[in-house]
Amino acid sequence: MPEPAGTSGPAGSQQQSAVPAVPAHTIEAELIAVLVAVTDNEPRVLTIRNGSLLPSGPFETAHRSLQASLRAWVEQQTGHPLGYTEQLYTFADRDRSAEDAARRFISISYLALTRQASAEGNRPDIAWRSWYRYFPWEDWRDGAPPVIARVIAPRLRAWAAAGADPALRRERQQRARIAFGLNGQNWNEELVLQRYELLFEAGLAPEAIRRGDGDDRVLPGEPMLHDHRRILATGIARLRAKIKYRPVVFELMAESFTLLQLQRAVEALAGRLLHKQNFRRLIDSQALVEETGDVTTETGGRPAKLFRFRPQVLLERAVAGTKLPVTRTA
Amino acid sequence: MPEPAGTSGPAGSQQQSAVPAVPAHTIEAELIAVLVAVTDNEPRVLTIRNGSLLPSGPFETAHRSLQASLRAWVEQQTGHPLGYTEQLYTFADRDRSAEDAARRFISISYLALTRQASAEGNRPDIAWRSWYRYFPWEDWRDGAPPVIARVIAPRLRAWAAAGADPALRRERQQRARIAFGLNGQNWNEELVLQRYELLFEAGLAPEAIRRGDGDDRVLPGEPMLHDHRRILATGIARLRAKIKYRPVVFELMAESFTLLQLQRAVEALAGRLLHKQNFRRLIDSQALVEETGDVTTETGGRPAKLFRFRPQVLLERAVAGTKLPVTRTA
DNA sequence: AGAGCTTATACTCAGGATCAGCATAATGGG
DNA sequence: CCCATTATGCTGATCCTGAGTATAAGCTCT
Repeated sequence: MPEPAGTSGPAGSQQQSAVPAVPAHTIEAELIAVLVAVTDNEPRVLTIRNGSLLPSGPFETAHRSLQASLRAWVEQQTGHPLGYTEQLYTFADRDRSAEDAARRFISISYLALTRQASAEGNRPDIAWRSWYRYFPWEDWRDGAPPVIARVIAPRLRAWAAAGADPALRRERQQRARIAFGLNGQNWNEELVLQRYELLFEAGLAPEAIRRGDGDDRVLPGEPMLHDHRRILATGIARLRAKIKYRPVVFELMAESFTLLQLQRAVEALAGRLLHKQNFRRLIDSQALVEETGDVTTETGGRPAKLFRFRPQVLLERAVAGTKLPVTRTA
Repeated sequence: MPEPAGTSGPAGSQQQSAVPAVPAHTIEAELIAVLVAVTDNEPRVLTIRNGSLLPSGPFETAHRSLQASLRAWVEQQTGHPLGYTEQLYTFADRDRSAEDAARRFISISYLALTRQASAEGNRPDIAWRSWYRYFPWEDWRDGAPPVIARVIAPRLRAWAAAGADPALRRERQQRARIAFGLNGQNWNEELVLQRYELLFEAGLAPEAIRRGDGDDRVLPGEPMLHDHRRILATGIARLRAKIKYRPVVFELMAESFTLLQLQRAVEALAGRLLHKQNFRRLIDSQALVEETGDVTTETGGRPAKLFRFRPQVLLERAVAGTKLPVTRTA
């Protein structure tokens, strides 16, 4: 391992200027967007290249910030105004396939939410796809996906049993049990990334199979190029966690909506069904929405009241779940 | 603002190869570490250059990943083994001071936890400092810090009143009220970054005052160079949020500890006092620790049992706070 | 028009978690 | 041996959550 040049560097020169004279290596930076919308009760993600890649673009030094660069680029590429955006993760070990070792990429990934999900006509290779196409085992809205019991569970068990020593075998079993809710363990919808990485590690993801491995016992679920499916998993996990403590669902809703539509959107994201009455109680106990006064009859049965998001809540409180037993009296 | 060159790039060339021919600009990347330890019931952060900078180093392309690069660099610099690490944020709008506009930095910041906090002798400019030196208003362990009522609140009120229009004035008031718990609003210890950015925006942070502004009505609380104080605030906020749902405190504890020592560590991080009995109930209801069998008399009164962390919990469950009203029956 | 479907919305009740204080145990020091 | 100090156990009130029942109000079909 080469000595990192200059880190213990010339203290004298560093003392001079305010900016440390970091002899940084030059690299290339790209931005990758996980752009999410919900249409027809399906969580969708914007893809390019026939669904095999997430949209990505160069980091423009002309822009003031990364966010600005991302925003400009996505809007210009897709015609979509970007709503809420949030940084996901910065990867540098991007291209594990060893080719291109000399060129060094840094990939800065973002999660972005938007209201519209109509495919733009000018780029035929741009498409909104349900994210469950890539992760079919993540959709529990119709009960446990059969692929888990039929394919995933037995293969993970085999993988665990193939561990070199008892400790490793037990550890693999545990991880599989927790990630996929095996053996009566509860399903935890937030563990999207852990599940994907477990499948990857167990060699069940096509991305993990190198040329020459030759067995095609891969799972249902479309792969993506590079590590874009991993980035997508990161975005889904983040969003599933976030909807629980920040009112971000509304970024995905139309201006006005019924409570059931709101519930269906959350269910689409979380991949599981919610208890209707308790969901409503939760929503109005937090005073997140207000009635518009209108009703819609398009929902089928009794007309449903229409609601809109109260943007004031963003100012009224900073919803953060305190779980520490703080002393109130002191 | 100049048109971002290349964003509308040659769609044709992109169509050809699997890897988008990203016309990426070459930039320099550095890693910045918020390295945290708790000693003497004080949360401490590793600083260099007389406390004015967080440790930072170049991203080494020789390393496999960012984490590996960070780890190698910090350990080599400080002699500390890095415990738990987690990526914080990637900044590109780092040097707002407009100098050096041609050189472009990307700063990837990390939060890292470690057990030891003894200053290493070989680098005299390296020091562990209580983070409350930089954010005195964040320490509520002895009640509300006087600086809030005496200095911060009136100045923020003045800043709010100076807004151009009524809407802006009300918005500023709201933000100040929430961030600092004014007007009977509860204190929320997680809003570290919002508070710092509010003070920054209101011109109360020395970092925000440009040469020539000339007024020195700055707050107590040491500044740092560049935006390192902002990065530190990000790290503190992340850690304060994390201790509530992941057992990361133990990364900061000695091998064995008493329950009160554990509580004091959490209190140091959270900046507020906890209810002793409820804290204990919380800890053992989660089965996070187990008795070592020993006791210590060094704590003063009745000897306290010593505990150790049960690392199995990391495997047993993936503690994630479900807050959605899911249907259990379906 | 009314039966029967669908969806919307109100109310209730039990169990569990949390808040907060009180009581008791076991040390060391004057 | 009393007292200060810390550790630890216990209890009652309150709030939150899970889950079910009941009722309202539209539609379509006969």
